[in-house]
Amino acid sequence: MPLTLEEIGKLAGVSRSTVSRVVNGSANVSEVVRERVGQVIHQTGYHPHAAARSLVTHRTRVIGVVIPEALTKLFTDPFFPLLLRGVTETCNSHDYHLMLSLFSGPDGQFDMHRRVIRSGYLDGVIMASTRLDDPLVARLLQDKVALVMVGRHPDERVNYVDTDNLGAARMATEHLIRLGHKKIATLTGPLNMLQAQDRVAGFRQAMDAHRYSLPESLVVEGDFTEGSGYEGMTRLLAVRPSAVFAASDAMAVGALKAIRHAGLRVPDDIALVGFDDVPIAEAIEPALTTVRQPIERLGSMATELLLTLIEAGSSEEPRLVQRIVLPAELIVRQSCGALR
Amino acid sequence: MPLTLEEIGKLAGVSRSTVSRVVNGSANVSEVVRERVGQVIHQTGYHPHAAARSLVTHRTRVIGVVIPEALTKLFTDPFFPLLLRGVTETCNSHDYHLMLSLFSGPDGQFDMHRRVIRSGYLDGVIMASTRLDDPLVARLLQDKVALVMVGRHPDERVNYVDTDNLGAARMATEHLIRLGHKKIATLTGPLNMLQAQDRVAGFRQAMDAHRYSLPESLVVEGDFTEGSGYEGMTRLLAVRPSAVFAASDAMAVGALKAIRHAGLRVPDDIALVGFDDVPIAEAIEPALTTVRQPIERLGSMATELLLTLIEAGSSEEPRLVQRIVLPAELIVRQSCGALR
DNA sequence: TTGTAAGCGTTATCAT
DNA sequence: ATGATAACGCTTACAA
Repeated sequence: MPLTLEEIGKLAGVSRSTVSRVVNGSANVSEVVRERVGQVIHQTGYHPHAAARSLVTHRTRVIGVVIPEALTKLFTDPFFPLLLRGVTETCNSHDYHLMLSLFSGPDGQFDMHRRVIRSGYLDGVIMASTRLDDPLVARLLQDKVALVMVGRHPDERVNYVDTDNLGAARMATEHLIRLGHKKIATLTGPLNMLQAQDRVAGFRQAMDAHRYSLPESLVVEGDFTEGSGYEGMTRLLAVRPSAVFAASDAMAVGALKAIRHAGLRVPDDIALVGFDDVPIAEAIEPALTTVRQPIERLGSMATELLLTLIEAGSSEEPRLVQRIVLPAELIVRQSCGALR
Repeated sequence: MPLTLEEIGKLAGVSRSTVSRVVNGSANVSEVVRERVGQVIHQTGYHPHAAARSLVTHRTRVIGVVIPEALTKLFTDPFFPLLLRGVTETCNSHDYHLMLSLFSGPDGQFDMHRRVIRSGYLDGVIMASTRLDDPLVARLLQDKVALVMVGRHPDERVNYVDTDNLGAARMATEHLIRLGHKKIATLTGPLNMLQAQDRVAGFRQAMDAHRYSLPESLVVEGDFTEGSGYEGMTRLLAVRPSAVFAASDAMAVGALKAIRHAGLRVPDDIALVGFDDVPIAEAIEPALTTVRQPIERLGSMATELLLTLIEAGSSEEPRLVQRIVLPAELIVRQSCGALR
């Protein structure tokens, strides 16, 4: 049913190669022929067949977004949709397409790798919220698939885009310091995650810079969840900090509850700053001061970078690894006490 | 670099046709040959090239999920990720792949149609949160693309899966009635949307069934946003209902604020029920009684249905249209006053 | 500038 | 049961 180059050629009175040239904007076509063929293409609504094309070009104009969706967090958090929006926007404007792979468990991974990568569906891959030791990373690297990660990765061969977690945490902490707090605690994420590490590191930097003492009792490890925030804060209550920097909004919410159960108020007794700016942050009482990542831009920059890699990929030069780190934004609301 | 059937054949001492038969599980292969070829395939890690395959089979094993992302709602709401999760799960288990198209505006639509559908990338399409008069629906129908919509659509040719919005709204309203409320109001969504229509209809059914009077002053149209909930509730305050059914959680949150600004309390003075069960519903004080849709199942059922259509598509029988309606769940929390 | 023809990696038809 | 061989729709030398 769909038309082929051959048929368009017949209609326009030229060979299929000429039509192909017109379609691909080759220079070697006379103006008059280009015009005539263009007409026919337009009238018939011809569109080249992707599979046939990529069979010979070895390019699909499709990139993959791979997310190990074990993390339920993804489904209560706008991270995932925003990232995808950034990716699709860039894809759309570059005439690329997006294949989405969510999978759970290593089987899923293995499968996905075989089916999607090896079958030649994709020109490149964006991986997000990947665990550090994810075996898929190694495999993709080995396959020499064009790869960009969202969230930094220690392997020196990986290209990535990331939020400046360290800078953001420093900024949040300094905000608290500027408000006059001296005894500031932090609820960290799971320290086997780079994001969590970076956020404590930023916190420490700020404290160090101001020569504030930081006994280890002020640093409590959580796992980004509300429950761990509640527990962590309960422990923290023993040393009674005047302010707390939580490495996620969920933990901040947990902390808030713990503080209230102890009969104390936020921000009057204890100031609170979160991280993520999930919708809940604005909805709760008091509204949460927090850090907002440029998630959508992360997505579009990752894509931009990936497309560059893909397009450069043909040339065999040892392409250099690129890393892009974007600043985050401090959203000041009530919980830090700045807006009294 | 990647291996071909031919090369596998050479290694196994058979022709490429035989290898193809093994790969596709054809019956006409002797056990011994199947074994030998299987070995080689396994050792070499051979995987068929998708483009070459679909060039001849006219099938890609890729389906598209199309979402007109104008709706910012999608990015503060877990609807989108949950739906996608349902879709990918089913895709994964059926060895299909998912291409995601988000676009804004009619240009994007037109483009997407040309590039993705016409180029033969997809075997079928799932459309979600589409406007009633979306021209893309007509076009897809006309192209005879296998299509399933998430959210019902009036065109008699479209297959869809949907939440039983009507039944859910009736259930929510009856819950309020059961709690003894007589003067119950509703904040509706924009009435040019089917969901919104269905939800008022369910509300009306419940009221009718109990022969409650329903002056039009108790029905206020909003647009699903918090702002419209606030305004709507403010107007409602004049007639002082004892309970309100809001057609979205966002509107319920707006209503809550309006009620508080008027110096009244929820649920003591006015009981409140929302719709959607967004994360905020559980986080606010009082926690919101609301309706939860089986979003993930919607996604997987839509996919299941689509794959059926695709696989049946070869046979030319006039395939019958299918519609699946799933029940929603009432999540009882504090705002309705049932848990005192 | 244009056309001819080879080939991309499969599947499918037809012999054998 | 297996192997040639012809498509599938396109790009791309190479010829003209």
